[in-house]
Amino acid sequence: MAPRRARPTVAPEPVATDGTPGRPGAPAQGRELRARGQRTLRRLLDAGVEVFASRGFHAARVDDIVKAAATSHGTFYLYFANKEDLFAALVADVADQISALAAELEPIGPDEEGRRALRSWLAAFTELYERYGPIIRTWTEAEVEPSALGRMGADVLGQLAGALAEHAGQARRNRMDPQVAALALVAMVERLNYFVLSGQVHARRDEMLDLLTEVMVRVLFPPR
Amino acid sequence: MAPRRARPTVAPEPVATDGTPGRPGAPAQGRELRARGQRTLRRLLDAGVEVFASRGFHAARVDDIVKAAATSHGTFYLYFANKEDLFAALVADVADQISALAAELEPIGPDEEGRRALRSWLAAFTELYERYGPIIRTWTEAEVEPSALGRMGADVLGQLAGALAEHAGQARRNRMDPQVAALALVAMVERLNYFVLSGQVHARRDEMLDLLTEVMVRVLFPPR
Amino acid sequence: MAPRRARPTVAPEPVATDGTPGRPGAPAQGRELRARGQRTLRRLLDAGVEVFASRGFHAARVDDIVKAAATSHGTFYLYFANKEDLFAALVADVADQISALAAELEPIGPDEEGRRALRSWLAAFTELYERYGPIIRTWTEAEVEPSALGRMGADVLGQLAGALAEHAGQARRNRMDPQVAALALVAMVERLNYFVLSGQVHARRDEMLDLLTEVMVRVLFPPR
Amino acid sequence: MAPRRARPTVAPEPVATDGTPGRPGAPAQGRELRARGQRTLRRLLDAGVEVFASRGFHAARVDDIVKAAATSHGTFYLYFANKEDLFAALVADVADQISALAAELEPIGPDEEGRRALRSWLAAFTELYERYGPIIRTWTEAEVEPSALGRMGADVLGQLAGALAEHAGQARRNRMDPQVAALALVAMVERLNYFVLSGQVHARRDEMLDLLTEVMVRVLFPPR
DNA sequence: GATGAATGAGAATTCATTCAT
DNA sequence: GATGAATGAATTCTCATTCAT
Repeated sequence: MAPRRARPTVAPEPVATDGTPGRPGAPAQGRELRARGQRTLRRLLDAGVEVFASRGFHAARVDDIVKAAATSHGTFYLYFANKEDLFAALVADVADQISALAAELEPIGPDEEGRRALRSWLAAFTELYERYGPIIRTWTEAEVEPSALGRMGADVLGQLAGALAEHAGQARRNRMDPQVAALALVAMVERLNYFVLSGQVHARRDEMLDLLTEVMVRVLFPPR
Repeated sequence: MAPRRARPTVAPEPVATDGTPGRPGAPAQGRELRARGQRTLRRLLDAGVEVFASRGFHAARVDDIVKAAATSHGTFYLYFANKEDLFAALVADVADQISALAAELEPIGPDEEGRRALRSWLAAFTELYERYGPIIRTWTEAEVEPSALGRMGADVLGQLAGALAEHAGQARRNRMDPQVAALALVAMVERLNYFVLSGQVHARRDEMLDLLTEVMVRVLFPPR
Repeated sequence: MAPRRARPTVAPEPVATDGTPGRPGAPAQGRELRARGQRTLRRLLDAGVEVFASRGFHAARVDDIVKAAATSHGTFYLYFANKEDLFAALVADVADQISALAAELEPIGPDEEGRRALRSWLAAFTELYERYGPIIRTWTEAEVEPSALGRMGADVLGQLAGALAEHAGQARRNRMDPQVAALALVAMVERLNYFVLSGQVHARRDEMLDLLTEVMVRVLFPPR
Repeated sequence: MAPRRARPTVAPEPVATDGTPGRPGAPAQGRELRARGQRTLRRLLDAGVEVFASRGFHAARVDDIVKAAATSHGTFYLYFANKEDLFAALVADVADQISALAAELEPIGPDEEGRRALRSWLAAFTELYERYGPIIRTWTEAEVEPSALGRMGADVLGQLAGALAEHAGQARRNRMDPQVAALALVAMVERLNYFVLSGQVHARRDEMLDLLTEVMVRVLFPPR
């Protein structure tokens, strides 16, 4: 896997300097940030990930974010209309990265080669999840009533599932709807990552990757 | 099934009116509840499920719950010490039911019989999930920092996974840690139920059950 | 003049207990206030008049109102959605009273009788203005961009002018549009009341009434 | 007309660039302004009129003004100590022009000549009002507690009334205090201009002028 | 047993003003 | 001379919890 950009820090492109005329309520975000502004924006985005991660969306206070970013309330609202707006920015960011990940998946088969491709793809997902997991999970945060954001979450996982279904055609044999099967697998991957990351399950990262690879192979390419 | 603790339990049995001294902070709960009180308590519990379902724990307001239960704030605090207390009551309820579910699982194998047992167990889970899914999900609500409640969530799914691992000994072959593998499967089951229930995936319930059964069999009992 | 209700205090009817299903955002206002609630509501309305009077709409803080009503922030929002909502309630109240005033005007002519009727009508207006003047003025508060509220102000003064034009038919002689002339007079009455009330002009109330009567007679019934 | 104070004046004359030491708090204003500075100052003053007009003093944000003037916050404070300072500058400007207007009033009598003088004076007022009306009205902005600014408003209208009372001695007959009567008329003139300008009353400008002239003549010079 | 009303601490948001470049 | 960025005090608003009847 070859991430298109450095992952550890939020890439500026998708969030900050897109050409959009400045969505309503994100005052300073439409235009032309100088170096200082860029840095502040970055700090806020990073702080957002961090705080949403540790407290979840609802429990996160703007005050926490602002403190984590070592800036002031006023400044926060210079960049984002409100907490949700910041969250949306992060979501957009993750969505981009997940799309990229989906695009990176190569055709996989039951052979050693396919197994290797699959595992490294899962590793990429895990890496992404380490940074953005909380955001991804929060998407889904307990809302059956689908909000715009909530929907994105499913969409995005759906995208991954789509890529998977497409690249593993053989799963089609048997009575499983490949799309749904793929989604089940993606859901499993996401959850297991979560359990491992949060320490609720004790497993090393490579153990987890091996396991997931094995499970997916068994499901997608049953021996007969 | 035998509830492990004396607590008001929701469905399907009637609310328990034991004489327990009343845990601290749940004022009216220790008392003997007459018919009227019974009904009010039930209404509040049901309202809790409903509201936590649609808004999640943090976003749920006591006001919402009270409205849904067609009662007053004052009354709410007659039955529960606070919002979290209500949630805990529901959680305990679910935990009980899930324990029962775990206990119900029979030994399963790769044959037709095991497949049938597995499927009907999954059906039981789905049924339970239809009512309590939101509570289950809210456990997990976007927090890496593990809160007491959050932990319960994992515990309970862990219990299911434990039962599964135990009753499907054959999975032990190959390099998979059976406990982790079982957890991955349980996680998958939970998530897929969620996606289907929330309408984010379009699949009929029996389709879903077939698929999950198939996946689990493939994972637990790979042909060779 | 015979005011339909006691003026010095806000009449409960138009504001509080109308049959409207509870306009959005005025939580507790839709329904059935008990004695205590009634009193609190009344205190808030009175406080509103007082504070809007002394500081104007924009400069008035909810905090001021709440202090004047000797209650808490929380309580304020139990009765009104926000500051504007309270203001609107007062406006509706005044609008009612002004309509009543307009309806009370009797036919007036150039004779002693008409002069007396006119003067006592002006006295009624002054009395009303003493309580509600600030609200009336704030309506107009510097907004050329007509808001819903702003419009009401003109409407209401227009109503008075309409009544006046109608009851003083003779003004029609000469080139004056009676409606516009009447409005000019009403505007004058309002402003002079304001100047006198605010102490910017030193005149006794009866002097002012005499003067206004005289001016109106001269304008409406010029000797030939 | 002769400005009473050295202050940047808006229209119609060019901005004054006197060397006055600069009143406290208006940083850049004491300095000699070059062409660029001149233009910026003008833009800010114009923007002030515009924004105060549409939103009133309190609701006007420095941000609005700065945007309307197509400049930055920093620049604003280069020219004015604060929002009130800008307002005061505009007020001073209007005060000057109104003083001039007061001075321009010729002796008027009940004859055709006086009527013509009066009407053209009213026309001059209307013209002034078209530009500065909002400022004039904002003076009065809903406060009974007289602020420094609020007082100026009355002063200035009082000045007009004074001039009027002085130049129309005949009003003295009858029981009317000429000063108060004159103020009532001025108040009427101001308000009617407002209603017409804001479109709340539909009348052409010349109709309004005719009407006001007629009313004033009737009041000031009753036939007997 | 129930409820309407009140409370106040806590969180979000705004905006005049200052600062560094 | 100008400006983008930052600031924080002042406000509004929410909501869990308590109280009096």
